[in-house]
Amino acid sequence: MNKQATRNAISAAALKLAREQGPGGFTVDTLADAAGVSRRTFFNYFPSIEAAVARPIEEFLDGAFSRLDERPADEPIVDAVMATLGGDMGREQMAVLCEVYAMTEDSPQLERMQLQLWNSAQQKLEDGLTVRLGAAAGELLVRALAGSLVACAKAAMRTAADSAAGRNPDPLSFHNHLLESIGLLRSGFNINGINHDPKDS
Amino acid sequence: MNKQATRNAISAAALKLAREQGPGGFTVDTLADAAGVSRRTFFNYFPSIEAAVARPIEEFLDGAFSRLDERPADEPIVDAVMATLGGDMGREQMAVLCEVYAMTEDSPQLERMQLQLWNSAQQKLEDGLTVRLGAAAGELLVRALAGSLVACAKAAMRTAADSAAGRNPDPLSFHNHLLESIGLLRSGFNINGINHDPKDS
DNA sequence: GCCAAACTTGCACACAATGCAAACTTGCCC
DNA sequence: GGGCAAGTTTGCATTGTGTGCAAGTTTGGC
Repeated sequence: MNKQATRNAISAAALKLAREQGPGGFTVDTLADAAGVSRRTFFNYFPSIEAAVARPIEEFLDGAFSRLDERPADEPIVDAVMATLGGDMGREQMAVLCEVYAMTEDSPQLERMQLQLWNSAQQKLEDGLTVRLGAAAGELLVRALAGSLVACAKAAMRTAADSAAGRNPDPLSFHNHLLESIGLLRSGFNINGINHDPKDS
Repeated sequence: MNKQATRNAISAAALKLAREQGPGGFTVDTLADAAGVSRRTFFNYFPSIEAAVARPIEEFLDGAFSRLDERPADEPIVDAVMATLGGDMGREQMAVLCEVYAMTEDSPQLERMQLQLWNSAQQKLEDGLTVRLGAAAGELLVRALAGSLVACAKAAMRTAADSAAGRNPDPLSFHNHLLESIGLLRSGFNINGINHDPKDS
């Protein structure tokens, strides 16, 4: 069996079981069985059940953020992020992403796993930003900006997942939310405008 | 033994061992021994070694973000966050926070644990923001803003930890970095100013 | 058909985590 | 100061995780 095929078989089985029994509702043995491999082989591919379940997220983030290098160097960062993250994505993929994202509620393990994935995406973004911004930008700026951008993406994803709760994987929802949240970030969240003491005006 | 005292004994022992052998460099049995309790008792207090090691972070974040409720309702959010997060903190505590934060390098487990702690801090912040901003603010805004603020705090912490690497727990470093990164956030990171095509100017 | 490389498997082992019921400790009331 | 009740600790048993290792099995090229 091809290595890639095995990997797919495992993560597919993991997703299936997670749907049926909830993430964390089954053991590695069960999963290995369902995927048609031995327990040992499972561990050759994934270090934990959660890693297998979260693979769609990992692939999405990996794909998106490594496409960042291919963007023109003089493109404003925000546009580059929009282009890579918000790029073409099938209804299918979007649905899975939202689904897995939503499973976080039921499994702290899965939640941590996803947090880690987003975190390593942020690190990739920091690398990209460092290159783009050059010496002009301090470490602090790079980190805060990367973190904020990722936070916007997460917010967009979460909100998209919420609206898709009643089974409606709207593929554009994420894209629009992403656009909106990054717009907010761009304007400093109108921080100076909102929540001022009423007597100000 | 008082419950609180046991808790402290355990997390103190955990910190000590983590310093000596690295996080993840020892087993629960060792830790339980060092803390003077049984293995079973350890698990009555913490679900994992990492949770015990990361307790200082947890306490810091819990403390900071629950103080958020006590801030005047008409205070601008950013100021409130600065006041709660950047508030009084001893050299001692700062040093420990940086130390634990830095240990993430050596232990994915510990890294995930801390990510989760920051994440639940973000959720507290979201609740606070929802109250403060009222219906005027959509979910997306609240999430993106909370995420960005937390990202700034993390960036400040990380940068403070970096400068403290050569043993220099500078207590103000974090506060200043926090101030700076939130200033950046406020101005939308000058996104429209930096990294434009050179020919623009 | 054979060989080497790639891949899978079983086994053994150390450790994590939790339920349960039996101990032990503490403070307090009479 | 005996004894009760609540709070706390412990041992034991059990199930599951994750990894090294060495022996299998498959695959493709020659």
